[in-house]
Amino acid sequence: MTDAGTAAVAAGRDFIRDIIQADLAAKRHGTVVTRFPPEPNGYLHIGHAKSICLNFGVAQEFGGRCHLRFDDTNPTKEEQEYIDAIEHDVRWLGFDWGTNLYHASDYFERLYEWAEHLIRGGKAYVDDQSPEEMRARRGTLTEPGQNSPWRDRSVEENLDLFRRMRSGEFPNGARVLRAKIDMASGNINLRDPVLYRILHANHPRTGTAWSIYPSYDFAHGQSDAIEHITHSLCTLEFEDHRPLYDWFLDNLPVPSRPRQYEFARLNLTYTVLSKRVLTELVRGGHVKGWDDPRMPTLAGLRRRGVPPEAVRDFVKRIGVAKANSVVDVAMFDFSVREVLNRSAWRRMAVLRPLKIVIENYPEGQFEELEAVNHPDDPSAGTRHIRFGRELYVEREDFMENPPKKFYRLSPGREVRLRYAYFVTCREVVKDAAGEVVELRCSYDPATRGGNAPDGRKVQATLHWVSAADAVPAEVRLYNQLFASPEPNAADFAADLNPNSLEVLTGCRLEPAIAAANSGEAVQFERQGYFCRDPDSAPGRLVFNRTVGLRDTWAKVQAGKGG
RNA sequence: UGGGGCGUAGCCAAGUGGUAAGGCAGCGGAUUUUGAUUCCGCCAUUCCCAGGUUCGAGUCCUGGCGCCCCAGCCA
Repeated sequence: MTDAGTAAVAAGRDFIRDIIQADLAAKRHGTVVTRFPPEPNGYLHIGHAKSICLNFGVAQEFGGRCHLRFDDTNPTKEEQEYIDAIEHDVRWLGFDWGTNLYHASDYFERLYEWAEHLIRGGKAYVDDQSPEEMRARRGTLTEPGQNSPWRDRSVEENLDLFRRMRSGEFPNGARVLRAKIDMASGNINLRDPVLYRILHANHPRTGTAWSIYPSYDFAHGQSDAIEHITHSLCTLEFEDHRPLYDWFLDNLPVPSRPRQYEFARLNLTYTVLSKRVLTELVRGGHVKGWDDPRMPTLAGLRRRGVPPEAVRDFVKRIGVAKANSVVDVAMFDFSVREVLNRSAWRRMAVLRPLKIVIENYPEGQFEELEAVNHPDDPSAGTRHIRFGRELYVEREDFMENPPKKFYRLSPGREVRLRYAYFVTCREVVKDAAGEVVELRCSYDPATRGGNAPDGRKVQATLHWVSAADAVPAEVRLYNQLFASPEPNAADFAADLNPNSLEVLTGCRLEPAIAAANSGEAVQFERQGYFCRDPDSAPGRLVFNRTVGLRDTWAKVQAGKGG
């Protein structure tokens, strides 16, 4: 990263940090306590990364702590698989909650007691209306609602009914516990919100101990209060819930007084970050799983070779504000390249091989050439690659009739083979169909290592692999899963990009590449960053492209200069 | 006059009455054994619009306009 870049990113101030800093300065809190509160109903995606980096980030910066709390109040949607995946992904991103791992379900008993507290205070009641009846009386956005006919039951009756709800006496949907607030409120969340519903379901943690479950609104603020959270950071859509969040804290004997602040969730071009859609992509078989490299999930990004540092860098760059926005995915790609460029080791590989024969290089002879692992980092060391008479170069590095700005190989033209020699194309061999199948070349023995003693220059340097040593591999090129910059989440299938995955077989890689660790990206020179797929069968070499290199030749071809 | 938010460049985003940071993208140019990287330079006379206050307004006031969220026993 450049100094300027570092400074800009490190400067990272935003309204959330300003609030916290002011609170600390005013001594409103001893230490800052935040929390990341996912519902375990799916895998974490890059949108969650924004929240994770924010919550854990401010805790770190201000010397506080951040809790990981599972908001597991709806057992019909939650699974242990998701709980495990979330913990794994948060760790992978680089954050540690220490011993502060909690679950809303840890507080079910206390929440229940608080519900009775409200009932005793005449602030909650059991409603026998059906969901349809409740909806009919809720009013609309512009008209007030009507009170439930059950709104004025006695404390005793409410208590009795609520206890029987808990004991499992009633079927799902028969009754709910509601707060008695204001059916005429302009804020619909205050029109007697549901506190508890009957759910005969198996909870991943509490099993069948409960047949009633608290709603998000009744659980969230109180859980924050129990954990002494000071700053409860959530996304904009909860802004309307804040009065309710505060209402519970005002009306319950809670041990602390957290404050909720809202920020805009992340949107990315060519990407859908809706858990509903992601779930459908997996269930509908549109992708191979939650960790499919095309998925915007942390698991998908990891499998694709995106380093966690790149995700953190990206989140730092996009900032935190309240304006709805759609971040260009090019910004994410930049962060990935930024990190990978300075960390990924370089290797040579040809994705679409074209054989070349060096006619003046003795048959059966080979020699070892030295190549650096990283051009900007001598400590990365070097490796040896074998050069011989028969090699492969990239098909697209040769053009029989080169256009004006094409600098690479063409008949009669001399180019450099990286770390090796200058070679000149002498003859083009074609098959019966007229396809180029082989190039006959000559090399200049005086240019060993890649420099000509007479000082002559070449316009291009090609990557190559030795035909005798090259390792065959399969390479997967991933494009955006969605063809549209702002895919329609309602009808996502229509926007699915049919070319989101291209599988290349017959690729040839230099032998050192086989040693690449799964999950760690390397740079295939001139082709981009690739990561050995951790899920490929043993003995089968499969690489996923993490992200490509910037390509000015592509721009030239597209007629955009260069 | 249902309630709650938000409008600064193609995209993010600082800015809190003193004369528009930074990043991404883009465009020039230098270096280059990756058409990569790196490096230099350019890129908002104007902040949704219109009035007003002020010596001075992106910032304050008034009035408009536009966009987003809310009518789950989801979170």
